[in-house]
Amino acid sequence: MGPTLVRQMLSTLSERGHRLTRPRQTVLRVIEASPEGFTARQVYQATRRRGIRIGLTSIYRTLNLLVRHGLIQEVHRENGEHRYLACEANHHHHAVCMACGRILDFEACGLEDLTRRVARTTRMAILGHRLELFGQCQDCRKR
Amino acid sequence: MGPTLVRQMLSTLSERGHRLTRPRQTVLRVIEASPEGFTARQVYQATRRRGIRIGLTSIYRTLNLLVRHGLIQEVHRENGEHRYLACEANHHHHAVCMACGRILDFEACGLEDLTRRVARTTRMAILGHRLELFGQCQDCRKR
DNA sequence: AATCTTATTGAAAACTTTTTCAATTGCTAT
DNA sequence: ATAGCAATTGAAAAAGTTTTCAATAAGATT
Repeated sequence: MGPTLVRQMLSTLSERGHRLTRPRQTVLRVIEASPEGFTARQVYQATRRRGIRIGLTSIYRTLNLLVRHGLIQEVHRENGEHRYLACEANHHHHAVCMACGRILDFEACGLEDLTRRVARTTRMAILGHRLELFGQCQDCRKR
Repeated sequence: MGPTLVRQMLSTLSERGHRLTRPRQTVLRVIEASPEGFTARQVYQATRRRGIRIGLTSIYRTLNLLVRHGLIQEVHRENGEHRYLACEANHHHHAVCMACGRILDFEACGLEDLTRRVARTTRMAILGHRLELFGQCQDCRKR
């Protein structure tokens, strides 16, 4: 991902009237180093490993802030925890096996047309999306 | 929705080796009466209004079971609570305003082609999907 | 640089969801 | 019908997330 991501997120937050506090900067640096996604707890532990002490509450608040601004995305839940992904990261979606929970990625989603159509009918500026498919993986189907 | 839904869900669970217990039957009857969706707490309160006492734990377990079998779907979270919808209910999706949280519905999603393609490449039987669009509604954009 | 205003923080409490475990109950086979 | 096995239940505990509120600190103003 690279430091571009952090700088961009910081300036987005700043432009929109949010303060660039130490906790937020630290969280962003952790996110930058997690191209495979992260949970709140993982961010918390990573900041402590860096010797910086941030309350778990602030981690959650920062993650929610980033979600509201479309900078990260909640991709799914795994054993009760939410997993997030930076939106700049390679755009992809998940196909989740409803039986065993296995997750397979896929890329093309071709939602551009739909996005434009919905933007027109709802008069909403569509900035992002989340798509998950559910089904049964090959192994689970064999039973 | 009608009583067909309950019967169908019950037989699906039974076929797949699950027991048709009293708590499960009660939860299904509540779901049947909630075409606009429901949270775990709402199901809990509805069962008590019917004079039936089921542990909240079992409500959650039943809902998770139904999700795993593709019979209901978690549509989104609102003030920290998950909201579910029976899959038989009118198929639609949500466009969520990231600023104020307002939710607008839309119908056509045209994911059939994508579904087939992903099914082929991942060798997964795709049974359902969840699609959300994120953006800014007209009112929030004015600021 | 000092002050002011107000968003943000951390700790604790509240709330939502999941896990644990002994007791119960649905189903199967007798 | 009855007995037996295993899935399911409820209560309590644990885990994850949000809210509350007083204290702090970022950024604007002077």
